[in-house]
Amino acid sequence: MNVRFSSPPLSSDRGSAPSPPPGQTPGEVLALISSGAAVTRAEIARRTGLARSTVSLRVDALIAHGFVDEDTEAPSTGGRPPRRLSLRTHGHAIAGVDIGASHCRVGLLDIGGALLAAREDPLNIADGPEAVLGHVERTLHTLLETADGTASRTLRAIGVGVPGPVEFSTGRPVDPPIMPGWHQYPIPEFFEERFGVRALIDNDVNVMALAEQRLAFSDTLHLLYLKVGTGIGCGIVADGRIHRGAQGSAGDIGHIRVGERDEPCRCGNSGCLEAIAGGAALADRLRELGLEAAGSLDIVQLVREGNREAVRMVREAGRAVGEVLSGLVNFFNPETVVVGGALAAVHDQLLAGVREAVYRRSNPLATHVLRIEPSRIGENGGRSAPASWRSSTPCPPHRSTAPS
Amino acid sequence: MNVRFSSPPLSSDRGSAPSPPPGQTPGEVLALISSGAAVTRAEIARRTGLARSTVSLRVDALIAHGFVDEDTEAPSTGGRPPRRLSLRTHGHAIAGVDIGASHCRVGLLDIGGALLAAREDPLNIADGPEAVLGHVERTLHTLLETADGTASRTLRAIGVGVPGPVEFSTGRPVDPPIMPGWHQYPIPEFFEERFGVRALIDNDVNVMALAEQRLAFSDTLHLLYLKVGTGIGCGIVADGRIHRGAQGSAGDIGHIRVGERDEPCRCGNSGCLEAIAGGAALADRLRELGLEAAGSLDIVQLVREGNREAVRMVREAGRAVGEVLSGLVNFFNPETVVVGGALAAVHDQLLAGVREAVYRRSNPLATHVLRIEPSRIGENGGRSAPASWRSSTPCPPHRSTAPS
DNA sequence: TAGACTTTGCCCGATCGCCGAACAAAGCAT
DNA sequence: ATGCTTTGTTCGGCGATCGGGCAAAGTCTA
Repeated sequence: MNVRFSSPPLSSDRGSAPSPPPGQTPGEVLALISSGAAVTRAEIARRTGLARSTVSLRVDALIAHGFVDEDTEAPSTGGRPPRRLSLRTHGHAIAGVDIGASHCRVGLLDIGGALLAAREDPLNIADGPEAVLGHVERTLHTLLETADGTASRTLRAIGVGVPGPVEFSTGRPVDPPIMPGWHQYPIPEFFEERFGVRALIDNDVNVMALAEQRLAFSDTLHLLYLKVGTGIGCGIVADGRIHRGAQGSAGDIGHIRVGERDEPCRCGNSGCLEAIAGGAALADRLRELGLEAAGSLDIVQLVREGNREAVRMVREAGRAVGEVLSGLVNFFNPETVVVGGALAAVHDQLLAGVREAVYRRSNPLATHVLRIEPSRIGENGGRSAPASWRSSTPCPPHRSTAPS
Repeated sequence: MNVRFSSPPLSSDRGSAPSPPPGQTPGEVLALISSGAAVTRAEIARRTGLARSTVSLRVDALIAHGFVDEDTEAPSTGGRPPRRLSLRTHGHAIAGVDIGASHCRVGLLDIGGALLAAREDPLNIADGPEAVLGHVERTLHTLLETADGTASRTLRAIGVGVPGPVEFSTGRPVDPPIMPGWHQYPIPEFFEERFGVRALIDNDVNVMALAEQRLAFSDTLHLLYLKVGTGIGCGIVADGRIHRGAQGSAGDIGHIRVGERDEPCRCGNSGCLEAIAGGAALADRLRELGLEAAGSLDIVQLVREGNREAVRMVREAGRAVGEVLSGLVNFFNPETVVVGGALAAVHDQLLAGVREAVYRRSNPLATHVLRIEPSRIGENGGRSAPASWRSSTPCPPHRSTAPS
């Protein structure tokens, strides 16, 4: 074979991902402004690699559409002083809905993610979609009509988190174990028909994971959100995006086998993480000891009171969670693990056990820079979802020509 | 608050990922032609959603650059007969290098992925990068000079798989446990200086995983490649792309704890999967029973001979692997699990154990459509890497104006 | 205090990739 | 033979971007 070496197509951009190389996606500019990462046109140009002229064009469009305001001038850095840009928080509103097994939180946010108004009600998800969503609809209308704010606001989008697997592309729950009657219910259409805006539905842990990653741990590309409450679940952010897996059931770690104990589980197997460390299981065992504990919140209460049995139990639950997590850390190699859910309210005790198990068993290379931290966003995570979705699902700005 | 509902920005493209919506990336056209998914211009236009004129432009550029040939006419489907396009397999060559702990395979492929020439040599990776890569360089030169083929071929790229973690963006190994002396060694530069073409380096399981996903399981977006040999590792394909994790150590599942046995492991812990089900551990235990077994290949031999102890042991190893895998299936929810590595040569026995454990313990929703299958590509996977990298890292075609 | 320099932002022409319509080519149907 | 269908090409236009030039508005220096 007569071989020639090709002319050098060598270049050093061994890019990590097939993401658009310099120009990035539309919405990128808005994300930079809203996150405060770049607040002047020149700064945006430097960060994105776009030409200054292009940035001006895009920013003008954002201003024309009312998404961005041009503020006063910023201090000069040696030349002409830049004009500062900021997200126009008034004028628009976004609804965030967090539906849990037994509660329902509805929030109204501005497009910066700040909570304008919120309401929480007890609610049984087993009452079915019509009842639950009807309640959400009424609550949302109430919030829209009664919330403070002199400026008129336009509802732009609705984000909903539900406690079960969701086929994200259609927004329909698929065989959700604790949501009887919701299988394949068209939640997006429900809201889109009634409010005329896009509605996005997702699993609650996915929502929380994304919210933590976008709003609190934005330096992190690979993150796990562990929810330790009545049950145990996990949201996965891989390369900055939610990993849902083939059937959308990824992150269902509650029934991974752990340790030697053969605790029977409602799933039919035994030794499941949830049966050993879930809030329901812990409450069961505390009751066997003669203590009053109906659910996760009672456990938190007992731990806060310093009850030794409860503390020991939570700590041991942490170790069980940590043992499973140590495997997942080896497998997935995240940068950050965020622990949330009802039991994270006592994260001193819970995380001690988790860290102990993870650092004992995981690959040192993987744990070297690993952070295991309590949720920074807390209960508002579910409602904050839209603010994080915003940056992943770009708004439709600057497409049409002239707005007004 | 005076609320107006915004005008309907409703549209039904609730896209799953922020991938370029219809037009796809450059290189897409080439991928369609080379995979045989679309072999005429009109077909490409229909598949990609591009305008027919655009397709023509791109195809012309590919032809001009010599990547594609225009064949004879295809039978008419009722109108003007289409002209069939095919990948120009001659003229170009790609090198695939699979470096293992104790062997080294070098292959020469055409850009369609067909093996033109190959050579395998025993080799100790602990001899260090200069010795090993020097050998690869000589082998590759030999192959380039002596291989058959009347047409002259231009070497376009080199792909290398190594048995340890690699920081993919720089192509440097990072703290590889079984590759002493390789830490931070600049492998890409070694090849790029000597052959003048781009060289990509990756972990061997990543390479195998991507090769299986692209070449054998192209209907699958989420895939795990389990390598069961002397050690145990895992390559992760999430959403069609390799997941490397924060430090590039994702997939290191050999030291996940499994079962009740406290087998000590070389990592310092005990009960690790590798210490229970790895080829080295199995060989140790077979020797304790008085059998001759130095490594994985001997185990395969014994199983093939029908040795009951070896069969029992491999099957049990499969169960241990399956127990870990069941957790990973719950967590990651893959569509396909491919089992490769030396022990996969007896996959009848190994997979029986794996499937048994997975189907017993994993979430039925996740296992419902899960496939657990032996490697389809086998030992050539490492060398086939370049063919799969090709479609993920687009070639630089049709940029300049006129080639020749 | 007056220029020189720096930085920012805008304007304008050029380019690039793509689309859509019109058109030519080449077979099939009646 | 005539029309229909399918394929592929040509051509004009559009939208996004780039890059240069230039005005604006500061700071720095003599």
